[in-house]
Amino acid sequence: MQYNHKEIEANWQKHWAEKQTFKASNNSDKPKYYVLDMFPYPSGAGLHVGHPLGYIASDIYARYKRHKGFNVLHPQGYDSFGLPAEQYAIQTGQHPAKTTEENIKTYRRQLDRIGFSFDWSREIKTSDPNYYKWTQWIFIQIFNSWYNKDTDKAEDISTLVSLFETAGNKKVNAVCDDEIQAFTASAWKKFSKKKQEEILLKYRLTYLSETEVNWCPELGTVLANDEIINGVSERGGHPVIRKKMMQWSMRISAYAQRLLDGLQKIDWPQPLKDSQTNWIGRSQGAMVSFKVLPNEASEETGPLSYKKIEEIKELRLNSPKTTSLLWDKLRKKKGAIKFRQQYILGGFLTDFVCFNKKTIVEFVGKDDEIERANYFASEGYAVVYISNDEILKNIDAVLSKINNGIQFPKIAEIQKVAKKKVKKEVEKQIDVFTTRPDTIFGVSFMTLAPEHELVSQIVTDKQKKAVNAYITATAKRSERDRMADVKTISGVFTGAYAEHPFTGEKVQIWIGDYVLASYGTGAVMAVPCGDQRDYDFAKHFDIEIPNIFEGVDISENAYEGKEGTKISNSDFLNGLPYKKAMKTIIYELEKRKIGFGKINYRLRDAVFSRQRYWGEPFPVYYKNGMPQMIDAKHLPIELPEVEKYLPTKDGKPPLGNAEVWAWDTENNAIVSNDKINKATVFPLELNTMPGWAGSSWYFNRYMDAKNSEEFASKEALDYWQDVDLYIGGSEHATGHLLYARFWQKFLFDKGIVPVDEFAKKLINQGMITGASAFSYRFSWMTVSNPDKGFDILDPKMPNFFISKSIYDKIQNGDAEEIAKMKSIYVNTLNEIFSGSEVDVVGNKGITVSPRRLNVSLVNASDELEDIEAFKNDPLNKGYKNAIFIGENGEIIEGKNDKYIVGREVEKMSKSKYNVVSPDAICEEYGADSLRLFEMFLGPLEQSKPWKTSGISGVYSFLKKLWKLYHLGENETFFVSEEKATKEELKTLHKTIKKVDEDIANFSFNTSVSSFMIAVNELTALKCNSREVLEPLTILISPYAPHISEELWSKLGNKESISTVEFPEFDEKHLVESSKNYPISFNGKMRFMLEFPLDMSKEEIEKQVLVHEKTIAQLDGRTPKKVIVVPGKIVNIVG
RNA sequence: GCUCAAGUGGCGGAAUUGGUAGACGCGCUGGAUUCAAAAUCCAGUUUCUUCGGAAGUGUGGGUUCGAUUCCCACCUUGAGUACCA
Repeated sequence: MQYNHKEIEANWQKHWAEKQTFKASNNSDKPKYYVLDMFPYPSGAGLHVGHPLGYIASDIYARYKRHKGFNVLHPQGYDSFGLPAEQYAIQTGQHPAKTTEENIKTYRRQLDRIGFSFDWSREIKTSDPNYYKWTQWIFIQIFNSWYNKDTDKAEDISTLVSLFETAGNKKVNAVCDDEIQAFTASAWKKFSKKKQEEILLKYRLTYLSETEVNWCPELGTVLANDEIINGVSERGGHPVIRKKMMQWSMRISAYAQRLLDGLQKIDWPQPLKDSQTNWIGRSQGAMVSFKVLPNEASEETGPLSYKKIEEIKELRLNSPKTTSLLWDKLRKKKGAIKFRQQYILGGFLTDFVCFNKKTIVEFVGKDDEIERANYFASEGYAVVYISNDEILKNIDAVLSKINNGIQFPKIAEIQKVAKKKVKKEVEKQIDVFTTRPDTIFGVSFMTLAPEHELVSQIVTDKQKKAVNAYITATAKRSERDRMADVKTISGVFTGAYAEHPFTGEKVQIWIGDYVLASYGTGAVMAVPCGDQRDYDFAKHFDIEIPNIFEGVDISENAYEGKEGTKISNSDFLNGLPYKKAMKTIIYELEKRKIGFGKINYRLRDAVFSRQRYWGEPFPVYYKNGMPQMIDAKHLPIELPEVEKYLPTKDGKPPLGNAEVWAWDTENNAIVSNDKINKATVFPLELNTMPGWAGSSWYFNRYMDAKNSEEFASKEALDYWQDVDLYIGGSEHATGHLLYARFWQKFLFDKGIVPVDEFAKKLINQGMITGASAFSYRFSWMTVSNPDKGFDILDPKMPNFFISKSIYDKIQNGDAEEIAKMKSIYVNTLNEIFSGSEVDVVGNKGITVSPRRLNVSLVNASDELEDIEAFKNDPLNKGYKNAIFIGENGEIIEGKNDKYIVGREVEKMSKSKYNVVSPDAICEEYGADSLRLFEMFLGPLEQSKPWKTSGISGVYSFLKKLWKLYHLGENETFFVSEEKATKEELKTLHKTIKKVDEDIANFSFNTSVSSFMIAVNELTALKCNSREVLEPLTILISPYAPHISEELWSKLGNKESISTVEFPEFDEKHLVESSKNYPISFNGKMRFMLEFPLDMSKEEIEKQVLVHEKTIAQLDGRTPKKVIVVPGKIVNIVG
């Protein structure tokens, strides 16, 4: 029987499925091994040959580990929430669940054909409510936790509450919102429940906050930083703008240091670790405070920040009738009782204020009334409250009420104001973060971000106009614009000065947009001699550049080096090298209480809300505007049905379209929105979770995938622990792989999982690219006798395609070739139109345009063999009359010449007509060929182009392998029971050794070639012995499981090959008695000589030197030196 | 700009602690078989060559008896990141 891949593969795939051959047990005496692939998003396009590369590698590894006696967990599932299904739903109205289900079916069918040893009984889908129930559950756990810096882990929120109750928040060392005010235990107890909830929310590991987010208007959603590439969305390339929105965030920043430290103990690729390290962006340095020197600028006359200006403009336009009525009266007051309308005081927008009399007039009923009142009182203002009704009733009564308020300010408050004012002037300070506090004596100016809150308070009257103009201009520029021109230096002097904390010198304070508000404190101490940007800024604005480096020339550029020089002109730091200077300065800063050593991270908290339909709903409802968790026992909160998947008219997320989307706390059920007026019914969260939610913990779920009571049982988690080998793409470096590590650490802190890193080893498989094929259309603008009726659109009008080498010649300006093509062109046209009295003459230049064609039309030699197939391809509809000119410059008719296409390596994509589907390969060559070929292409981690033609090599290898076990014309199965020869065993054991080593190094490509070598050698030896062929079958089975199972059963074995023991390597078969030594001269090998392996160095040297070839090579010279490395090489230096 | 990875025949690639550069496969050339094609098998295939040999792993240096491998500088390509103080 001949090798029939179709029959064999179908049979064994069926057998494995029926017998559940690869089902893993959660308890076993064998050691465990967990091999995981990054689960796919089931897209509508199905798999192309690039997708299974990693799966094949992990499958080989999993099968190998089973042979080696491990209990292997090798699961697969789908990351099935995502944007494409939702966009398809928007276009067609098709429910994303349905599309997703169909796509999964296609994926499953394609995967099954490749013969993977997945344990499908553990299949998961992130969009399955039985799965996302636990994603929601984890969210609740995160919500109910805070990060305690003292214990350096996440703890239950109840431990925080008890700390508050005993000592307030002064001693709490938490990672939390920066702007939390201190309170005492008794204050805590007096706070309203709502106030307590508000405070706790600022400590929780997931929290709601008004965040500036990346908003993509085209997609109608927020995007994470890693979903944006070069300022546009990763998906679709739409513009992204910054926008403020109320969003859930994950406090990943709490884990910055542990995420960094954890990299040390996991075996992941260095480039991936590097990009996580960069993403976390740890920088070590110090915080330093600079006092702002008092100037004539006061808060009252200072400029407003640009944000406030915008707010005021809007308010003035929208001011209600009553406000304008009152303002008409108040504005007439002059002199000491002059009022201003809508002025900012300490972050509060007042309705009316009179500065001279320290009086504020406010409408009652503002949300933040108490805080406002407290602040105004503390600043010494009297507040007169008025209401709309009063004004409408009797505006004069209101005016007299105001007058009364003005006339009787409380004396105590005036005193308080005076005191406060003095203190405030002194207190103003600018905090900066710097990684080079050792260069502090080189500070010649400071720069604040234009958005910095101090700007408005310190700017001098003289500079106010310029500063305001700069702030407004910066605010207008988008992130993209700012990114685009990095080179332009811009900034404005504020007129204010700070005091150098050591020298006491005056330091200019500037603003400039090269300083980012979002990093550090939004302010820098500029050291132009040590930082290139500061240097450029100083040069541009002609600011002094003091040099504090010993013997370094800074006339052209800043010196950014650390080691190799000493600090000078720096008081107590003089003569110190970098490291010592750093230590000294931080010590001094801390001693003088003007700064302290600090570590800063670039890593920002991760926004967790998406304005999408197709994602996990939050288990959250809102009571009095505060988020409440739904009790875990009521999970899952399933996605509601909606009519439209678009955002609502008033801009709410798609879930805003759901009619049944409210939570009844009485019955603990989702109810219709119209019941919301009932006291126990509350609105549910409208956002959904981002794509990375479901993928941040799925590896744990596989351990106990069907558990309906728990996330996964403790026994299963303790047994499987973590992933031993994880294979997937490097594009997830700063997304999935960082978030998953974060969640794992959180789950570890809470005692839910036993380890804090989920994957011991990770490998990034490279991308398989496509080899696009090009034809080259040649044309020459032709005009001729239009009056004779020649028509360029004539259906007979042909299109010319020239072969690759002709194209290359023409591109290189080969005049002869161009002339030749022109004449063929004209002659052919004249011939075609000969009956119609057309006389074709070309004019103007020729054009040659490359045009992609379907790669399936091209054969192994890059030849377009079947021209009819080309013409029939729907892609080439317009080229029915195509004429092909071959390599020799002849018009192709039959076999006289051949048309060679051009090739270019590109990403595999439908639009490039270079996609190859695994189905077609399985059909023609079989899954075993596909598996071998994908591995044979090259190193797993490298990206490499796919060319289907190469597959014939592995296909004929499989046929040769098959023939080893069969005899004669009819290929009858026959294996001899005789002892194997020495050579046969040598080949076998050489291969065992190689394959063991290769798998250990994930060098699958070299294993495939060693199989080929083995089969070639055994064929040459006419080997037919069971003693060799049986182990050989096992050796190959991880790579080509179908053919191996078939041969294995033919060898008379009843059980599946997948569980039998891997052949043991035995050194004795490789022992040699002699070695063919390469004899080299000055390192260049010239000829070989054979000597016994036990021959001494001296004897070898003697024999080599007397050999005639050596004498000839030396040509009379005496060798200076002879190096003999026994068992390796002889080198003669002449 | 910075960080990282990689440069070897016509192509994919091999050479695991420095020791025979080009394994294995594709493609190509010639041959056998065939009426013919496919399939299969055999031989050859880095370049130059006066057929003795010689040169050769991005470029230029260095270390070494010996370098694709180690070190330095540069060039090219790819990936990530981007005013991070």
